[in-house]
Amino acid sequence: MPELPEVETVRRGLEPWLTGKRIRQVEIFHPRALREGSTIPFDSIIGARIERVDRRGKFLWFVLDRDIALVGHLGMSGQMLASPRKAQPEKHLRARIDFGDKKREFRFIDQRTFGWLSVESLVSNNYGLLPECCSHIAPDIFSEEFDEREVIAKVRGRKVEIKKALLNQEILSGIGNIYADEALWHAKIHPETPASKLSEIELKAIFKAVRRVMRSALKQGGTSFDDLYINVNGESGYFEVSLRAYGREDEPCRRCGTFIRRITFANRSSHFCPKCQRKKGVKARSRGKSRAKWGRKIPSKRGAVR
DNA sequence: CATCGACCCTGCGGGC
DNA sequence: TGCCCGCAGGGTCGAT
Repeated sequence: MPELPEVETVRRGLEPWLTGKRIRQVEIFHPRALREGSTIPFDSIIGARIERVDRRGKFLWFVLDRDIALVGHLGMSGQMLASPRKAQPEKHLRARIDFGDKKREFRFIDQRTFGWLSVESLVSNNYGLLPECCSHIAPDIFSEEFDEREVIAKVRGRKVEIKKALLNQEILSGIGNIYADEALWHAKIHPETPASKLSEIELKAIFKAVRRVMRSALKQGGTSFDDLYINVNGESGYFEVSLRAYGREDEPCRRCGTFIRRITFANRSSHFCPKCQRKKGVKARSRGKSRAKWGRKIPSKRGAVR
């Protein structure tokens, strides 16, 4: 559920609260709350001091005063809260960490259990140290490591649709279903356009749109549709009102009034304006109204198949 | 190596 | 009312 702006909102909430504090006690209430495959015992972080909170794409972690990190991923429904210690345990409370704050404790809540916490060893790259479980994740678009030329070349070398490439966290990270649809709407690119058919100019426009949409979402505390995404204080973000494509099926495009369409591919919904976002490489078919009379006598390839 | 589909979960709303 | 279906913001894995 949460994408880069939501995870960054959580990171910004956690960092000032927890930097300088020490981990006193940890409790895990659900087996899936710990990442499967992590080998370091969870309680080996007890006594560690938090130096800062880092993030790469949708992964975030506590940098500790030792050579391991406490990593978290929110999955589809995860929340990290600074809860009053005496507050009733939430229904989906999966883990609790005592950071030595007299009033508040860290709570990890996750309805669908796709999120997790994990203690990880560190690996180094040219820029610094990364927890092992996210060392395969590419830099996100706001990272110093992000090299736009390189990423553009990578995207153009793929033979998948542009939206799939944008969702691939090993090409660039942080983009999920909402911001992919939003950025493609702003850049006027059809989500199923083959990545290899896009020009450098178009890809630059897409990345510009990604930055714009994510910055704007971040300013508004992220996107919340319900109580599943909230910041560390339990408050919702307001970006939902700014959405132009995502979740707007059958509602008018804010640019041209055409109804937004929803299609599914790769088991996910894509929302786009069929007029503003034409598939590249497909012959223009409606420059003039008269063309409508001409076309469509011969079934399109797609029609012929079925 | 790149790509695809299945899978991991819980809960919600709509149609019947 | 209850049941079944499709749907939901993510990532990993094995097969091809």
